[in-house]
Amino acid sequence: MEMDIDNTCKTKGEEEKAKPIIVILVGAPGSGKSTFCEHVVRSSSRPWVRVCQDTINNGKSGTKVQCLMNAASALKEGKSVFIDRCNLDREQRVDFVKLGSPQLEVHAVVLDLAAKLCISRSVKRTGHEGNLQGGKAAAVVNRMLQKKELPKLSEGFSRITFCQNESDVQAALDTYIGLGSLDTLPHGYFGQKNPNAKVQVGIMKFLKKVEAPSNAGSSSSSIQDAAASQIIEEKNSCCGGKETASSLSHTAGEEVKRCQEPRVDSVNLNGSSSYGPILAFPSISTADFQFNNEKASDIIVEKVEEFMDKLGNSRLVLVDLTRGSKILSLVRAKAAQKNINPKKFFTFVGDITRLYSEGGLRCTVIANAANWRLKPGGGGVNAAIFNAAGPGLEVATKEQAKSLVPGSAVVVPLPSTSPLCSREGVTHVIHVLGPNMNPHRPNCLDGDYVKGCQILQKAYTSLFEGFISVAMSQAKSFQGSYEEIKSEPSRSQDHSGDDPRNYSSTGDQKIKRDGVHEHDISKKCKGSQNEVGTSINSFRAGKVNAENDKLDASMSKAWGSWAQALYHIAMQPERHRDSLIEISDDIVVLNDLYPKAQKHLLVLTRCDGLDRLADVRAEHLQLLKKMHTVGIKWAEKFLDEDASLVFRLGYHSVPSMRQLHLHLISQDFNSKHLKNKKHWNSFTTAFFRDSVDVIEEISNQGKATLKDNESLLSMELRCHRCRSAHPNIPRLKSHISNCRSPFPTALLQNGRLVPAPSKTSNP
DNA sequence: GTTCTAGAAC
DNA sequence: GTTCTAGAAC
Repeated sequence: MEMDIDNTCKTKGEEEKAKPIIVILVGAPGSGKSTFCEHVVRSSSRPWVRVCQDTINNGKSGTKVQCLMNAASALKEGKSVFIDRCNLDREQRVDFVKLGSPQLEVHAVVLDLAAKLCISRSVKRTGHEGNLQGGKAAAVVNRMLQKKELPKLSEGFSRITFCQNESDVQAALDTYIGLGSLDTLPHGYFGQKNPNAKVQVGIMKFLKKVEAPSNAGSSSSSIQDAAASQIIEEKNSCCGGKETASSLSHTAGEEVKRCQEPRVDSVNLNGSSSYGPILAFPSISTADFQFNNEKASDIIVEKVEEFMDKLGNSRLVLVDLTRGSKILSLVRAKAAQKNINPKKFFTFVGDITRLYSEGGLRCTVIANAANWRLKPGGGGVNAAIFNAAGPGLEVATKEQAKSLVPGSAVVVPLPSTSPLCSREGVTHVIHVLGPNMNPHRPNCLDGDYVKGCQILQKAYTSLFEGFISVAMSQAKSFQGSYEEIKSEPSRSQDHSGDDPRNYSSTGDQKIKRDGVHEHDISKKCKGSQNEVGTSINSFRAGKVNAENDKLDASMSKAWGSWAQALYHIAMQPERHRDSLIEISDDIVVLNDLYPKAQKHLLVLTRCDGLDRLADVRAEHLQLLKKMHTVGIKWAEKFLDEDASLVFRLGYHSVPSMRQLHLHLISQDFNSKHLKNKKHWNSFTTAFFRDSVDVIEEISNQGKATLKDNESLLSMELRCHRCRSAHPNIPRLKSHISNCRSPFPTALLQNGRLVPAPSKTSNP
């Protein structure tokens, strides 16, 4: 059997069969219905008939019955029809909707323009057939709009386009003008949310998340683009048309309020973040001092766990310059095992001296893996931090301590003139000296890991205690700053001396204290209490916190115990032999435990530390290609057994399960395990990254594009073939079980979809 | 990722 | 009353 997945390959029965459309225009007098029809009738290649009640009686106004009869006969001739009358309430529309049939689509185009505009047009017009002129016009338009009932899909429409401004109208015009005899348009609501929230809860939720309102109007118009851009249209029109909507009706007014909520939400989102200062620290002793990674990672996680409760709203981030760093992946895995709160402790790949400017991560305190002399130079982190901080750091360090013993740390306030402060927002550097296992460096422990571990534990304790002492003062200031943001977004400039934001004026003031922190002398951590006011420029703006929260979600996610299953399989496939259908050196293949379609496999990499798409870089290109090839091989095997299947291969932008895995999923989505919106949207929206696209992005840009998970996963439910919207999962499932529309054009390109090979004419 | 369930939607 | 969703717990 040959699959019908291409517009150009219709089966015999469907061939060349035009499907007429009846478009019911909805709009007050003066809204531009007649103009709309005239434009389309004049310019479209499809045969259109305009049925206008105002002129149907030999140029004079007629009756609804006459309109119905004229429309029916035009449709019978295979022509498409515009119903040009106000059709403002359901009762007025119902008989026209009844003209529809399986061979006939019923659309509505709602010209929901500002009442003022309709009235002024009606008043001005002289030649309009409706003869609604002069002063009466305002009263009539107003009265009609009182009764307005926006059309719903449930009335029997397959497509409803809302136009709330001129650019919406133009877009709708372009769409219908460009609609050839054999073309069809995607189903669903376009240009505005469903006027009755009961029908599509998903859309309302989705629209609530829309960010800045835009008055640009919808620009999408081409038929090809229509499906892909409908979400954009909905976003734009929801908020873009608010003025006209509110002036038109009560219902519309209510929707406008909802559209404005996202602004409030975004403020809350920023403000509600209760996180304070962040300490970025490198792994101590594991580089130049050659401390064992396994042991070091145990100690890091153990110490982080110990300090979790003492951190308050502060956070810790372990930083390493290299992706795929052994220490990072060990720490990540161990922290996840211990269920350490990933919002409070996470790992980050980047240059510790450029965390904000290059990584978008604001860390007010950074740790330095120092040498015992507290001197610049050497290599690694120490050299990098002294270089980046400029000479001020050396001076400031000298004021605090002359040297360090292994296991201790010293807190150094960074002069505001330091580029690390001005560019990165760093207020303090904490030098830490760990144990040395390198015979070419001073104080080598000569393999004595008992002592080494003790010293490393001390070093982290000293570091974290030092940080907490700084954080306490910063958090205080941050709290003030946060309150301010919450209560008064447009802050005044007049602030007193203890305002945390006056960093440059107070930041240089030295706080005399014994800055050396040692494990068993925690009382020495009190000194920086005086430092209120030295930090904070990094916590002024809620935006920064929002950015960090975003980072948390995408970069530092710790995997719950339930999310480790694939990782365990990848690491020890022999233990899971029963559930695997293919094992090789670098890949295993298994059936998804909860398949979301008739066929649903996972192609899993065995590479340790490659947890998700965000971790994938150019060096993984060959692996990705191999995974793709293996996926294709299985698809072909299944297609051999059942040629009616169609497959898609891809990755979830943000997976729930750890260990990079490629989904191979048949597009029937016929599965009892497909139960909710997240399931559906994770395979049918841009959240699903096609394997071919990922491979292309990695080879061109070295990394994959991830699509925003939250809004995509909570999007309204749309058929993956015809893009029609459905109110809930059962209704969607019932639709997709019957929908045979061709897949969207984008999916048909570049091998994103894998159908059975089409039969050739060869015997 | 799933399961469970309160409560919203119908 | 039943159906369905969404959030918490695991």
